[in-house]
Amino acid sequence: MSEQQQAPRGTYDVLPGVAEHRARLVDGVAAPAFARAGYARIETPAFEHTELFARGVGESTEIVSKEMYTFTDQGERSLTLRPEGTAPVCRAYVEHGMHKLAQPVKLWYEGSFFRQEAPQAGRFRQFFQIGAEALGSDDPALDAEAIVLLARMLEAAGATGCRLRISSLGSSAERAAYSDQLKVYLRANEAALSADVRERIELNPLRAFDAKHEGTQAVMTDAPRLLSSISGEDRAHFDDVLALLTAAGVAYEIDDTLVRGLDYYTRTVFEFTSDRLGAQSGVGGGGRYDGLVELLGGPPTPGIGWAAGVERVLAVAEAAGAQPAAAAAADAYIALDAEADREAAFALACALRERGLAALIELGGRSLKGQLKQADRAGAKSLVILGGGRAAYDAAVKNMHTGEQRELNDLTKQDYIDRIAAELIA
RNA sequence: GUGGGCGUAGCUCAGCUGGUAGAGCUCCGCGUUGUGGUCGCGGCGGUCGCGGGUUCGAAUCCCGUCGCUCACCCCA
Repeated sequence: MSEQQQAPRGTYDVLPGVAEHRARLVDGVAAPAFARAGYARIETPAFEHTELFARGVGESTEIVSKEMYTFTDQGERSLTLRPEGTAPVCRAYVEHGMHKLAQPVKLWYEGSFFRQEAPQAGRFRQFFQIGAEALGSDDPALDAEAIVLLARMLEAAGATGCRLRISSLGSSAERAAYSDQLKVYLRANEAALSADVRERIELNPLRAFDAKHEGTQAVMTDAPRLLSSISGEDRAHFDDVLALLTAAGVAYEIDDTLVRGLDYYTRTVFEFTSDRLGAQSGVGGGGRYDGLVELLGGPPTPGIGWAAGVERVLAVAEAAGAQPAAAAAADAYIALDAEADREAAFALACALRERGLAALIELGGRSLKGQLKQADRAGAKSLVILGGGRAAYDAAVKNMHTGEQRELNDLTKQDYIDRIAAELIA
């Protein structure tokens, strides 16, 4: 076993059965929902220049400081497997001059992302996300639209019972001022904090709100809150988003301890969580990032987006009782023995498929009894039997449901496919 | 990186205080000299994660190591 090859730590194989589930989430639920809301699909590379994430995501984040898969290529360029999708989409927005299009530009994507973390329930090193980014407008309706989209998508996927927590981080200036205020508070209570939080007071004090450490939580109960210091336009923007969510019938909880891990967030931040998951309860989340495009060399451009974890959405759906779909049934199974004309049987299978029928042919060298079993497993509606003492192109067609079997005689090389197909369709 | 749990057939697992491996499911065949889904019988399949130690003898005890998993941290 130890010598056997296995998938790298934190990665996994999507096996048949599960693969269909995932495809249904992306192609059956997400794609149509995005299309109805005017979001266009975009695909960006699996790796980018390291600099994009260092600047876009932020040096102080856990992701950039220790979770990136970074490598140097043959041209001595530092590249990084994308750990998230917002910075790449913003890069593409700038690179392709999308700011000259009618605004806002609404984009969505699906794909794999990479972070070098210790894997655990719901957390992988290669994971899949469905994401949305809407750039070029700071209208609160854009925020609300994006949030409603995710809320409805989760329900459609069967991931019911998720909680939506929402808050506002205000402008970056307000956030900076608040950050200083919080640092002072944390230092004053340093003794009660966990070692992790203490070490991050300077780097990212907001993170303290997330800690599960008891002493830290006690301290944070009385900590100053960013939301209460937000006023003016930012406050009005937030209130507007809330009013629109209410109008759309989406329930939310205002949570002034909500912190998002990426540096670029401003104003609206939100997160959908589920108590059906393990420690990684976040199903999807995002927020507004009004300074990011400019930071990446583009014109001042507001934006909002979110990402949802495919594995987590599916996990919630499964825990909520969403049932797997039945395997696709075959229309016909072609059974043959050693004396059957192999070429005729093969040509028949190919021809039936070209006519739109799901046709399977025996490939395992089974006994006829075994072939019947296999046809049954494949859910075949009909069985076509060749050989067994019949003339070259003659065949029997058996209805697997009723057990009824009809012999087709005097078939020729010219008409056997048509006649067998006609019998199958009848 | 730190801590807990676990590593025995493809899958789920049993194997007590040491005597060199079992079950169910799956798969293949037979029972039906071609005809399935039930049932019965048989078969394929394991260097018991790996390495070392104790012992006449270890899947079973000891040490080490690797892997998986859950949690902290972080986040989708």
